[in-house]
Amino acid sequence: MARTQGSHSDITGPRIREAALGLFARHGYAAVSMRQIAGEVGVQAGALYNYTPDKQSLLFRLMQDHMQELLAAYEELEPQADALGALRQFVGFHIRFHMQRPDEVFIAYMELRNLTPENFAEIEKLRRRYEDALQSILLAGQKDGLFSVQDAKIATLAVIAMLNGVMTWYRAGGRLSLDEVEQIYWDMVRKAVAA
Amino acid sequence: MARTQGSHSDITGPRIREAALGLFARHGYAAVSMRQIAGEVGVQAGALYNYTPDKQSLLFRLMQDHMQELLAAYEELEPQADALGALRQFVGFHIRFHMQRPDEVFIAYMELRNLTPENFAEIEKLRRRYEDALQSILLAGQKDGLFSVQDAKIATLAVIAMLNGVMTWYRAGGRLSLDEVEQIYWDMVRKAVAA
DNA sequence: GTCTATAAGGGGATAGAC
DNA sequence: GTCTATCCCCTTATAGAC
Repeated sequence: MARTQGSHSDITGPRIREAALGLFARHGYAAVSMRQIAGEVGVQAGALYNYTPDKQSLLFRLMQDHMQELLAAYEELEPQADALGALRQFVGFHIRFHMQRPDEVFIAYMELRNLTPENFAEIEKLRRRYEDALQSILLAGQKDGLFSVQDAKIATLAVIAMLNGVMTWYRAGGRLSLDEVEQIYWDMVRKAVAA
Repeated sequence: MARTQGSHSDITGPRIREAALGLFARHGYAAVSMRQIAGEVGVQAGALYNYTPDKQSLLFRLMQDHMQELLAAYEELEPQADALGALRQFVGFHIRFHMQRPDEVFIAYMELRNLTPENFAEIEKLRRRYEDALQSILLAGQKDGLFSVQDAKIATLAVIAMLNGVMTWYRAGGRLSLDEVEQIYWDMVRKAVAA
């Protein structure tokens, strides 16, 4: 794996982000050194600085890209006729999108405290936008008499917390298929906010 | 703050654990140095090793004590007549117990990956015992026709994940009292597992 | 664009004086 | 029980050769 010389600007950048993603997710940002990342990529540590100004930017960019992809993917979903359909769509989307990106998800909520204050604020803004999408669904359903939640903000956070729990235990090839998981969680979410 | 000489074996030990607890929770285990901990306590780094064989044991002991206190406190609750009462009691207990120990809770689920494999297994065993308590309630209620969950194990994890979400946003003195929070979450949990 | 070499500093943990 | 001093290794980031 250990390379010697040569120019690979087009592929080294993505490989650095890939390596950083996996290592940060496995060991934590603070516990991973630039040498480790370089080692995985097959370059020397100094070469990393052709692609990132510093370690912090590497983390921030991973988190920012993840949140922007999440929002973009969500905004491309088909509009739903009613709040019940929209909620079901949200549950399915959330589970499936996050299940495909376990490392990004893990980093996005474990490494918030390792962001500089400015970077933290930026990520929080994106996270808030996603939460607001769910809150809008709950409020619309409440208005139409489909849902009954005492506090839309708390219900939003409760639903997302519940769904995020999937990532801590689900493993592909386990006892349950993704369809079954989605169905089980949808059943609980639906009942939890039901009128 | 900076002390010079003297013997304080009876108070230094607890102060070290206290300092480590706060620092680990705020900055993360990997990002905190033994020198920082010593600085907060007011001793030199070398003195810490009279109380802990190494940094890892400091983390493990904090997590182990927390889990053992959680289990002991839960086991002292009054027995309930039916599963509905037991579930309500669990929800109230979980929220209130964890709300009083935000740092311990944060560490207990953020720093699992920084434990050695042996220590990790030990903490997991304790966590499993706590989850089993909730799962027993759900299974009993299912049998009595009070609850309807498709999968008791998943429902257990879903409920705990939802409740743990409280710790990420609740601040004393905020918009809602602890009673209100407990009531709102109880309402959602009750409905989510209802028959 | 990558390398080697290095600056400047912090890390965990230990030894021996007091 | 705590201190000072130290070992030895690792850290992020930069400089300059190729």
